[in-house]
Amino acid sequence: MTQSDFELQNFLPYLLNQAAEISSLTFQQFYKDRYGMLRTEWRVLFHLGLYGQLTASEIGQRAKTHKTKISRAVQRLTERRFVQRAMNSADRRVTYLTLTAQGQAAYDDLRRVAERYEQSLLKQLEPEEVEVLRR
Amino acid sequence: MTQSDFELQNFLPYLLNQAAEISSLTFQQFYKDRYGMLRTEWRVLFHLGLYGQLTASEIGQRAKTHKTKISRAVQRLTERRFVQRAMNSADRRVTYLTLTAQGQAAYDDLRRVAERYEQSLLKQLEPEEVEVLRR
DNA sequence: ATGTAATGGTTGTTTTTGTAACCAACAACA
DNA sequence: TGTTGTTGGTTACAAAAACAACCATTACAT
Repeated sequence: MTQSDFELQNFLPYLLNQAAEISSLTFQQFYKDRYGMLRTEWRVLFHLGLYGQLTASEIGQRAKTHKTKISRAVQRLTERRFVQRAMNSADRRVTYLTLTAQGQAAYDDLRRVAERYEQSLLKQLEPEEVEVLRR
Repeated sequence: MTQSDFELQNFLPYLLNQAAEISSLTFQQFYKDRYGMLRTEWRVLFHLGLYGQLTASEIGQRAKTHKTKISRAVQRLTERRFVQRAMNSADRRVTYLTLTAQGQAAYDDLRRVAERYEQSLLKQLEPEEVEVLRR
């Protein structure tokens, strides 16, 4: 790329941002409209749905999300009875998190939506491209 | 993709978000540390640097950014003398925006940084992949 | 001309996020 | 034991984003 043909549309961080925004916005409608969740909240929900019992900091590590965001997402999810906390008597700093029945139902529902949406996106792409995105 | 091997790491919106976050964060350091700019601000700066005189709503359209964000970014950039406004006597609602000398210098500088950063990212990817991202 | 809608842009208010400080529980070690 | 450091997590406050209401100006129809 030379000086003169630099294009914002080709600048990777910008491009990725736009792609991310568009694709998240579509999916956001579902978890927001159906369950009033925010992005971090569905991420937490999905982590618990996929991997079962986890602590807040484990979710933080996996999702590469700051602990305050996790803490707040968990708080909201707990208030709304999607998630429940369980103390660990061996180490009382830790709280294990699991989905409630309601949380599991929401997860199952949103996961189906996610899979359908994923399919519709993949139809527009080639398999190698997806591979590439995962560097 | 079957029910059982759904993976969050493969879910496109999630994946794109993470890629976008990482790459913007890296680039953010430059415009933030050197010029105290926010994301929308460097976007405005880049649009003006690349395409010359534009109105706020033109930038909004091109950058797919809400007009209030543009308005506030322009306000900050104007205060800090990166951008200047020029009235249009034919339609007094419109204000044309251009870079000041200082704004141009900041743009030139950041553009060099962007190009270098772009190069370093591209080294990790194949050309076809980039093509793909642009669907 | 004149009422109504549309456009360009700004301002105000509420949500979210980011950052730092903080607290309680545990660990390590003198 | 006590003192220092770490870890898991929450809370407080500042910065930024989202959303809606709002002006002023222009366009359009009657």
